[in-house]
Amino acid sequence: MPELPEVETVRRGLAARMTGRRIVAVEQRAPALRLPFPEGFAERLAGRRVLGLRRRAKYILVDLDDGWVMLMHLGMSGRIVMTDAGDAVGGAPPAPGPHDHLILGLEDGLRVVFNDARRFGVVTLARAETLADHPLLAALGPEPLNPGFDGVLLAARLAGRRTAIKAALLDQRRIAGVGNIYASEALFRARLSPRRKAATIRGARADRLALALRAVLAEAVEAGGSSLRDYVQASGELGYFQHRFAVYDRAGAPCPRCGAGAPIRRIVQGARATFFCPRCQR
DNA sequence: CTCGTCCCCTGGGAGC
DNA sequence: TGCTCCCAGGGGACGA
Repeated sequence: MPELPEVETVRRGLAARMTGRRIVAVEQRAPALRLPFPEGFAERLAGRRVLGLRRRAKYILVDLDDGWVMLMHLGMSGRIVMTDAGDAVGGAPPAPGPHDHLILGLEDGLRVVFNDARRFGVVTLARAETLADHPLLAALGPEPLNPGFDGVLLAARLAGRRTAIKAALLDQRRIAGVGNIYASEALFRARLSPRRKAATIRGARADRLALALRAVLAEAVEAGGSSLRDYVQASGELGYFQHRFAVYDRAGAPCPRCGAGAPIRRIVQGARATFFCPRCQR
């Protein structure tokens, strides 16, 4: 499911309710997702207070009061949804769903459920003081929404790459947080062909792409992300940025920039679908 | 190193 | 209605 905007939306929703609260119950209902849960995971988490929630790339980082951090990645189909004790029917908590792999009970009856049908997600623990060196985080590229992200930085990250720019944008070691939807959308906004060699994105082209990435990601965060199949916000509400896609999943539709004469095309790059306008993206 | 391909897994929709 | 096939917001293990 989730790229940077969806993960950031979930993080915000969780932070508003979890920050400062103690985790009083932990129910781990699967031995592993894409990676095994850590040894003694439920016991290590129970009783901890949540200091705050951060995001790095597509990871949600939950800072705990014992110097550990819970890392959560949603993979393709993961979702994290909160419910209140007040939502329960007859006072009993709802029965777990078939893919509810982790259920946290917090003070005041807040329940946080991690659900992931395909189990491509990850939940693990890391030490706070060495967080940046954790194997899942160490190689990640810069955050496109951070203040220093501009065309110069983007060009430096793409220098020497002979692969197509679309594939390079999906490589989390180059730039963090961009996924299949927003790569196509940003390239459309920057009027750049997804097939262009990554190393040719410098100068004015890099400026355009850096701005396009920041704009589309920020707008999608504002819209609460894009709900296609699995994704919902932590509150259970849908995102609505999918109504503003210019090209993603719009093969055959007229290009919103150059009109009915140039339909959006779908091609496959690196076994993943890419959408673009062959007329106005060069 | 870097690049492309395949695979992990389940569910939903299209087509027959 | 029911089957088969294809596809899906990610990412990592391979082999060339």
